[in-house]
Amino acid sequence: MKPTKDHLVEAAAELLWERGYAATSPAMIQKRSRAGQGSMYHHFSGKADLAATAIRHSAGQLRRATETALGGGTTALERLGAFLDMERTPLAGCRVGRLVQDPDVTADDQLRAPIAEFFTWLHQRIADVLVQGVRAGELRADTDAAAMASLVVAAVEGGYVLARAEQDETAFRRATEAAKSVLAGIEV
Amino acid sequence: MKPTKDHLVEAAAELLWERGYAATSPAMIQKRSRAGQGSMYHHFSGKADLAATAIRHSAGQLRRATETALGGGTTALERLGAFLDMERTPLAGCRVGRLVQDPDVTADDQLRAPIAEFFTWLHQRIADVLVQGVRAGELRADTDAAAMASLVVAAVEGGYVLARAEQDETAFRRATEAAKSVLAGIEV
DNA sequence: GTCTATAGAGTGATAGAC
DNA sequence: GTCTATCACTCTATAGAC
Repeated sequence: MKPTKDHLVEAAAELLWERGYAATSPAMIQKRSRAGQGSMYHHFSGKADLAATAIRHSAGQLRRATETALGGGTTALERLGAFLDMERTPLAGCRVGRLVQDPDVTADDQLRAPIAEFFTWLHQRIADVLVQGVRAGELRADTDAAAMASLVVAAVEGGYVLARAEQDETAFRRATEAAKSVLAGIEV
Repeated sequence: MKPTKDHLVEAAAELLWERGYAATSPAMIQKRSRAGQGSMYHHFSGKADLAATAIRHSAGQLRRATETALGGGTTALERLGAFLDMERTPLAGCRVGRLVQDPDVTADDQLRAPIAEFFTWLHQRIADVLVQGVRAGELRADTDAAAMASLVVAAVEGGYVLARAEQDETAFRRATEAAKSVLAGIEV
């Protein structure tokens, strides 16, 4: 049996993913986690504190899943393909990326820092794989790793936006498939 | 002197851009537009009605600006470059794309439809420019216009997400510059 | 560690005067 | 067409009993 604190964090993470920060109330989190008001304010100083913990929780989950995808395969292209093909739910949006639109999140360093860290890490990690691919002679020597890494991450995050706008997963897949084609084009 | 109704729509559009739908209250819109509660409920049936009008207003503005960018230039590459280099405020996010994360927006067809229409139009319009480029012999004949259009739009929308996450415009520019490089790579 | 009661502010909307 | 008053409800948080 998990501690109430964990239930609160998981319920908060789910609701932040679904509704964002401003539109998620402590009462909703309590209801979903079956925790009372007293429990929540015992474990956390308030909404922002619980949300900060939930964001770090979500970012950590996504980072570990990403690391697994990028850590498999033998070639750089296989690893990046695995990242682009990670199991995702495009219509739900990105559990981390979706939070950056919320002005209450970007205004609070406690909430924004773990998100910024995640994307800085992700960009660097993908650029690293590209550099390794160049060194291994798999990718063209004139590959701009930083630029290509930006495009790959933007394809995923932008793909989420398009999928939600059209309410169609296909829009997400088109963007990630296009990114894969472009990557295939820099193969030696 | 503009009618109060227009002030309400413009204030609502600004606030939707800054805060999203759920986190924007009628009171905020009234305050910014200097319109009273009575005025708002005289011109609109409620928050959703005003927001729907404001979303159509923003989508129309962005569509016209995009049409101008895509309509200039002589080659397909110049037009797409102009689109990627349109005057934007990356840290503010996309006035249309940012709304799709809001579950209250995606749940209400009145609110989601103009957003979906905008992105469907944008994707088609960019794919058209690519097809024209192929026909004119400027771009490679094996260009997948639909895939490339998805990547271009995703680069912009994803670029916004990255810029807001890192609170740095550079993240946006890296994504759009990368998209331009990829486009340059399909030139004949 | 969890409960209920309560607080002051804000929510979205309606009523009726002017 | 705009104003103020009011409504029932929800928001985030605190207090104090158990």
